Amino acid sequence: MANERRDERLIDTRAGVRPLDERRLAVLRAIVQDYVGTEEPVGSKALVERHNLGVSPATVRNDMAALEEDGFIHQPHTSAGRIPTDKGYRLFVDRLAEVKPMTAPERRAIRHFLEGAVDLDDVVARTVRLLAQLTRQVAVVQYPSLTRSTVRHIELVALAPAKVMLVLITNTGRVEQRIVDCPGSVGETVLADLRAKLNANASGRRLPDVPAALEDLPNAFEQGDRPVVSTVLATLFETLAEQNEERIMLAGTANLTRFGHDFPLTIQPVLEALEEQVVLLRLLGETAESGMTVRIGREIDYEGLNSTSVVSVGYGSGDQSVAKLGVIGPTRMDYPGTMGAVRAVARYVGQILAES
Amino acid sequence: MANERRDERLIDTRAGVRPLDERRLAVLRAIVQDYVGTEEPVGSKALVERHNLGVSPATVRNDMAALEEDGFIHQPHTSAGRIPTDKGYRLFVDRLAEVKPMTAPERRAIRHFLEGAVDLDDVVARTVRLLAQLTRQVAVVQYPSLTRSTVRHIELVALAPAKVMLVLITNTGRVEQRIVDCPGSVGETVLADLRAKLNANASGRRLPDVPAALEDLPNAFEQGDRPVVSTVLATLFETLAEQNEERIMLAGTANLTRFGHDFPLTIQPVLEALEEQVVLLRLLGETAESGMTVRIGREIDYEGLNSTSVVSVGYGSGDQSVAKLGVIGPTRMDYPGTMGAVRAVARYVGQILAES
DNA sequence: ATCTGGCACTCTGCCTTCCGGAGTGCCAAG
DNA sequence: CTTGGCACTCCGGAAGGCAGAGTGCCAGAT
Repeated sequence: MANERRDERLIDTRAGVRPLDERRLAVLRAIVQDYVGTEEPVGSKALVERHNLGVSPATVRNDMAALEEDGFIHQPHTSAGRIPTDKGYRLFVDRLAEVKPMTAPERRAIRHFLEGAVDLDDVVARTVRLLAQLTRQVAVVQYPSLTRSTVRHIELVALAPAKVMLVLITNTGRVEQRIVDCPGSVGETVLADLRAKLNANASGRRLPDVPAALEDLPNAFEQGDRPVVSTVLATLFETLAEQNEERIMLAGTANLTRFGHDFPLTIQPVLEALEEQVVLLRLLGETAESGMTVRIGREIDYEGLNSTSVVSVGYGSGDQSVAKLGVIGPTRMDYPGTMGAVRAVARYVGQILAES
Repeated sequence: MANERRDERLIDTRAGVRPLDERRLAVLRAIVQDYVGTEEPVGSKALVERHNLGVSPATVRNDMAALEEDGFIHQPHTSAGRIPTDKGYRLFVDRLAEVKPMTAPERRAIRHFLEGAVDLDDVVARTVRLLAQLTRQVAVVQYPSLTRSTVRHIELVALAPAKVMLVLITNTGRVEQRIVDCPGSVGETVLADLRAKLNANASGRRLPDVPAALEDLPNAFEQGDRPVVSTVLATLFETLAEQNEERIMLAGTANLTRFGHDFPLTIQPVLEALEEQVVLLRLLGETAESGMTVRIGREIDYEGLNSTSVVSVGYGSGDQSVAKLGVIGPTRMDYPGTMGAVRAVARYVGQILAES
């Protein structure tokens, strides 16, 4: 999706945007690349030396002035080099960068590493670590969502006369359990009956559809058993609803130390944000349904993460995505590489999930 | 160093340890307290001003010289104030500090906060957050251990002709599940039989004792069913064993930003350590069976945490502890306060677990 | 035998000053 | 439109200076 429109030579007639000719874009690209590499403002001379732009520093300076006026780059102070702005990165990502694919050995390694997983927890754990390692940034992986998945099995276990354990298993291998305190003792036959009916009506259904399908179930039981049935159902529905607060796994926080020079200030709000599951969930939630989403700096509407970028994508066991994953890093990140890693990992987790 | 032998007459004949008279200890205590508060080397004059030691700065200086010679405090450079050494903190913790109990309102708040938990996960999550908040440090909580707990129920669910789900429920409310691939299809009657026998023999038993109790179980089945039974048992034993790699929950990493001035250097190895479950588990594992354990700086035999201290304690649902929890902070921490918080939280989690 | 005030000394931390280097914007010529 | 030249700006590190805090030791007081 990177450079679909690159050669569209030029003009965007929209408001005050001047034509971005080829070279000017090349200059922006070079600035982003150099800045990402060196972490220091990049000046015209250094730029010409490191890239063969075929023009002189003076010319580059003119282009820079134009880029600055359009808000793509920015000067920390007079007579310093330039730094890309959020808008500059945005342009870079949208039109200048190619997602850098993983090499074959890398792909093999990813696949091999993920294949070693023994259960769903392990898949997620491995995925998140892998992603953190590949990108050298903070990785976030959402557990396969209950919303999108379907019921594989519902189990009821009598623990005590009036205590029943409810277990919900999804097609993605996720298991949720709840203890139900019943309003009276429950006979094994009723329990078996309920179990059978639950599975008959709910198996294979997508989780959000389950309540509707079971609504009338109490009526299929004798008057005396209805309270119990209702209680169990209530708990089940609660589980379904509650678990829409998805779980999330995190790794690579140590990579935050490579964030910047002005340390505590930058890193603290980020660490705080990372501890808030809610924030992370919202972050991932804003990922587009298909394709990779890149949000840069101020585009993220959570204050603590205003100087970071988030690259996220959905992944799934089949054709459609059941959850999201991504990485969080400084706006000054290697977008092509990061996007490549994120895409590759998402693809392979999907495969692994589909197989199991 | 010029006065090594000055107080010669005080030297205790045992290996260079001189008697630590009352005042000298008071000085050490004061140094620790001030340093913890200010984070700056503390000098004799300031010390006298802030504590009523009843003596002059000069006298304090003499005591400091002695304390330094014995390795309890240390001078970053000539003509700077003193800083406690690990050994100094150790003495402070062992002999000078009183665990500071939580106030009644604090205790109420703790209890109230923990009581809101809906399941085991939530208990642990709340505990770890609470602990991080109270101590303003990094908190670690181990899930109630399977080793110590007992089997409440074992459930088998047929998912497919040759696929069975095994669910293990413990008295602490923990649930583990595994999918078992059987070497042949499994009849519902065999499954029911197996389920019944498993529970009959294992229920109430402590997890490590379960394998022994079930060893002979295959013999109670017909020849043809034994492979299946054995497979299920194998998976069960595996689950029991594997889950001794306990799980751990973490919170408060943002508090690391308050660690010190020389940032990335200090914080990075710590962040790395915190991502290694194994390290954390070993850390908690070294907690004494009863009572609180405090490990200071170099006493921790994991390099990355050499400039931190760990305060940990066991907690349990009944009389004996089933897991550990603790906090990790800079060696320069408020030991009395931290210990008080850790102890209080452990106590209340224990109560909550016992009730549920 | 201890404590204390005094004193000379040392060291850090901070502030100021002072360049060198890198980078810029502008201009006039190619 | 591009380019070399030029004057200008500003950062960042080095060097120097200074106040403050702290020390060790000594000689006298208790």
